[in-house]
Amino acid sequence: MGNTIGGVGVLDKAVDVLDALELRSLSLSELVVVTGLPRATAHRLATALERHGLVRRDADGRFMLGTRLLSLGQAAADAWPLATAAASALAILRDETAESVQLFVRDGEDRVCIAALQSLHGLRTIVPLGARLPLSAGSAARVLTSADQTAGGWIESVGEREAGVASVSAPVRDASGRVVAAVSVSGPIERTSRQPGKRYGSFVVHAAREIESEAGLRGADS
Amino acid sequence: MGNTIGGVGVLDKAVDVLDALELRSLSLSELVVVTGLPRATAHRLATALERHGLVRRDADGRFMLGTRLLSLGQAAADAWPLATAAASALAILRDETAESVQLFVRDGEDRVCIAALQSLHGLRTIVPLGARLPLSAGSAARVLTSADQTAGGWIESVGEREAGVASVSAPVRDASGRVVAAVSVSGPIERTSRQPGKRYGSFVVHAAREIESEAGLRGADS
DNA sequence: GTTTGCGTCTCACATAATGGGACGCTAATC
DNA sequence: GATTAGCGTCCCATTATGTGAGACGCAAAC
Repeated sequence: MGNTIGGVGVLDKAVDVLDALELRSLSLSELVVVTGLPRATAHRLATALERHGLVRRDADGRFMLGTRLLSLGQAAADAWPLATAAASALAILRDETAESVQLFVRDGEDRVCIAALQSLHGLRTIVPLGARLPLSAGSAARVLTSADQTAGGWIESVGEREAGVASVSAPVRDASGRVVAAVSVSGPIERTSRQPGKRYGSFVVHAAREIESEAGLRGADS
Repeated sequence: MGNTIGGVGVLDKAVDVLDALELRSLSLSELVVVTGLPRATAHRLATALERHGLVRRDADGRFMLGTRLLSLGQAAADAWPLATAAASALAILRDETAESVQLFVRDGEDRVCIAALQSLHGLRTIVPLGARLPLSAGSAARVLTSADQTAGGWIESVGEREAGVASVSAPVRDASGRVVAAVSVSGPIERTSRQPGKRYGSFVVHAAREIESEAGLRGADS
């Protein structure tokens, strides 16, 4: 025994601590409440994580995520060559559409946002980097789950994953035609209209092509 | 016993695994070699980390850093309000100077890069996000360690931390005058000249002021 | 002075991590 | 087709390891 998903081993508890600190900085006592761990245990784990730089403490002694996670996060992003290859194409797409744009990949039974740029409008960012979203809703989800081509090369969804939000996505394929990622544009229905595909479809598809060639997925040798 | 810095406990070993994967993806056997852990242990730890999304595996089963680290890294960055507040000022500074720019803070006995933008020139990025650098060399290090004002408000260093690299840094101070961060511009000596302060000093200082007001460190009430 | 809440540390206990070795598999090699 | 080599995975007796109630020191609040 020791693989209950909830957190039995040291490692599980340590991750619980990191999870707790992901939202906001926490004093030891708060950490105890949030994680449900005994004080001594929470303290031991938090200080152990601190030794590794995964956790740091501010001047008041409150625990927060450490700097080590910056470089690890950076390295994790680099592990997806797609994310870096897509950077410029996403920037262009964001400028063309003036809406938030994202790049999603499958990861297990979810999809994960591995690159994102926010809309230039005042409205808050819709999908943060690293977010895990379901494979059951949203245009990007359907792009990642259906292997077939679609009319125009894009898929749209309106208010599907989240009320008031519409999105258009296009598949990024490798040399053998497999879908490896989905580029998306998403924004409030008021701005995107109820047929976002008509407005943004061609831009999204073009961005997908751009990412493919930038990442060397199509025909390049280097 | 159990707090030897080298890695005795589960947690220490788990971090060793993450460290090993930071550079490149690794097969189990490679992971065993790099970490020095027994096969069974390395496997158990890697799969445990995988359950938490800190590690993932590609199609061939090779281990690599997981998507969970993307969001944790993002959250760690958000834990420094300075980093987000500095974003626009850094972008402007980068455009003004056309060189790589960074924001450093003290963290323990080191300094850490909590925000960075690369030079527009072809040359590779000099300081990656999350990098830990010594407090003993470089203009940013001297800004962070000396509490006093300097002539012009900036400090320069030429080939100090790394051969061929020159940099100019200015302190970012809070309301009480304490140095909380250092903004830097750095690039190859050939481009920056041997008196980088003359060329970039005023830009860097201006960026520091900008960051202070953006972060609400100066006179704001919120 | 007393109380309350905080972070820290200890230590006897037993739970949870350990790792040598077995297993099943695929891909070279003979 | 048999053999070897190398891989990822899993078992399970052993014990090293993490555990957590409680004690401690300290500061601020009463």
